[in-house]
Amino acid sequence: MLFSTKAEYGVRLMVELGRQPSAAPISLSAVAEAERLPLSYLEHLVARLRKAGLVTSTRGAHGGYRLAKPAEEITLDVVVEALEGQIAPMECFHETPEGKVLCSHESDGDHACATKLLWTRVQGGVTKALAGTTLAELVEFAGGPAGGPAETEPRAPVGSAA
Amino acid sequence: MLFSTKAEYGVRLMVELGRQPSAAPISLSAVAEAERLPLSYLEHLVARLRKAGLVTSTRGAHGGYRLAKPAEEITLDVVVEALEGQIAPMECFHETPEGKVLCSHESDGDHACATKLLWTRVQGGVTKALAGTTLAELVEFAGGPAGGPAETEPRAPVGSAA
DNA sequence: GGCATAACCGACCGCTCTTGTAGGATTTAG
DNA sequence: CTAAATCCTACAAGAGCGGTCGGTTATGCC
Repeated sequence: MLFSTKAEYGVRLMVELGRQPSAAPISLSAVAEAERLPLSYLEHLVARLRKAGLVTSTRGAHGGYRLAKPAEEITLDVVVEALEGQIAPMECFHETPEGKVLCSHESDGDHACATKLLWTRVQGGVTKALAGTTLAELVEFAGGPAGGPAETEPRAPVGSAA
Repeated sequence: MLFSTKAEYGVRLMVELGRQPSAAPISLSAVAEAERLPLSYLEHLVARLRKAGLVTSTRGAHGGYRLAKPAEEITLDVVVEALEGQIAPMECFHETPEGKVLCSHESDGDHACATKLLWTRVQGGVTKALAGTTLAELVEFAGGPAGGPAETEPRAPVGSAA
């Protein structure tokens, strides 16, 4: 499995927030019930999203969470990275701030790291898929803003990223 | 981390086999020494590769392993899948023999699975990167057939799979 | 026939990460 | 004041990872 349920649950949480038409915050328990996910676990996940600046929270009664930005401006690479930690195909892979890819086995002996070419391509494929998807797309795909499933038939062709 | 060291070690093992110019088998201990990897662990990995029909073995003295096919005909999606198990971005994702993607949350209630679009794209990105890379490319990248690193400068442009 | 080599096989083990649960502290609307 | 919510920390069962170990079988060579 490439990703754990942290990404799955967290993304669903974000989609649920994006489905809200008004700017009123939604409580976690509402999300938990809508998606049938354990509330206490969602608390951990939403904490990561908050620390990454993706959602804002208001405490106290009638409090809850909101998207920190419009869904159109949120790309999924940021979301998944906030939930799962830095996305690298392999332990030895580290991305520098400038976007360069390093491998710890780089110059450990006689010949260049044989696998670097492969993992670089995989990394590129995943990053491209994640960064090329916005939260707004997923909200749309899930049936648009809340109020019931207005349209059950898919609008965007599935797998159009291929 | 997307993949564990099983994929890393296993691919390096395959590259090492691919570097051998002659058809003579190489012992695992030779590979272990060349790549500085634990021999006993490699045994487990090579067992998976053998069961997947990627390498052949000859037992007894002067025995060892060989590629079951020329490196040009071995794509990395098969190798990685043999090592890591089926490649799916998420637990609920299952690929049918016909290549269709299923999600266990598909019709569990009111609206379509919100994350399916995302994971489908990720799946596509990874599969494309892996299936579009042959073992021969990695062997070439690692410095070609054994006998020393004939060329240190990279020949193929890194990231050309984008 | 012995012996060294090397593939094969399964059991075991410490560790970390995952997937939560539990309990409490704090903030806020009504 | 109270209920509703976020927030925070600690704990825990389970699984997978990375690796070790001991033993069995098969084979080439002297």
